[in-house]
Amino acid sequence: MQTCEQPSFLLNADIVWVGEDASDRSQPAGNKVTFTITELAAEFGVTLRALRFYESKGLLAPIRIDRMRLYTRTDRERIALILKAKRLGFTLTEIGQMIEAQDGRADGPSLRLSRERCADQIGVLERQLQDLETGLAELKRMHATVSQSAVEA
Amino acid sequence: MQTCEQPSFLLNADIVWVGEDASDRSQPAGNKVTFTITELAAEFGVTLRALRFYESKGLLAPIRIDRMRLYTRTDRERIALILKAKRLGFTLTEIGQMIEAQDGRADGPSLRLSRERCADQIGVLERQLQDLETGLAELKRMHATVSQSAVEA
DNA sequence: TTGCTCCTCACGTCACGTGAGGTGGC
DNA sequence: TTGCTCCTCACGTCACGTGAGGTGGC
Repeated sequence: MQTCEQPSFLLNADIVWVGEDASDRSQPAGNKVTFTITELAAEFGVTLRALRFYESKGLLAPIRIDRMRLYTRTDRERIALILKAKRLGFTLTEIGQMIEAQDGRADGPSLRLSRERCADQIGVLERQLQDLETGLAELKRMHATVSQSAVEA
Repeated sequence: MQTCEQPSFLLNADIVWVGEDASDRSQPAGNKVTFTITELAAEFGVTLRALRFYESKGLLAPIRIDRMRLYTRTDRERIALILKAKRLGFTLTEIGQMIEAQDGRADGPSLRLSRERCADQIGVLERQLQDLETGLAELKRMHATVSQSAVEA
């Protein structure tokens, strides 16, 4: 993970970790070790199709028993990670690259994000937010106008 | 929408008009009567492909001189209307239906929207806004955390 | 046999982007 | 002939939705 010349605090200080807080862990899952696709789809509120799609994009690789998919706890954490990154506005392609860059680093269920990349993403979302707010304000203005004229009538 | 017993002011009072304010008219266009696709694309900041795509969806129908498209002032206003409705979060399909419902009513370059429909759309955008704000807050929290640890190091 | 859960194609949707290859007038 | 603007396919992208048709164990 680090070269020997670099002081470790600098390398670490510039990295944001996606998915380290357990706050969004939906269910404790008890002592279960494997999960079916239906179980995980229900738990995370996504469709079977979505999980199969993430797999086709290389983001998941559940075990196969005959033709059936069996997901481990690690797969389950991976799903949580994917969905979290999606909420942060990353595309599946980007998430795939982050997973790939992270794979084998044994950093558990989290993705590294440079401070700069994080700042860029904040910019992306802020622009989207701006556009949405503009449209919303316009709609509300229109709605207020028509409600006003309804009162006057 | 309403039975004939309803007084007409109610009919009108319950309708919002999309595209009535001239505030977003980008250019006066001088005394030009027709426009090329490149001119209008540049004026509205969209691609040629986008304007052709809107046409393929039935939202536009410019005159043809040989194979070339020639847009009138009415087409130009129609484009402004489409882009405005898009900013309000409507899909091209929805915009097409609104245009179709409006076509021939001689209400000029504007679309009717029921008060209820308007309220629904406000709800749609507010949910999107909520999701965006949640993700953005999360990203900012992460960024603040890493910047903080960089200072401490 | 019915019913349930799982599966694999494979086309559809949304709003275009992106070449490829051809045309017309200066 | 070169250069510019216009054109029409037609496939690609993004994240899935939506059947169609088949399988396996109770």
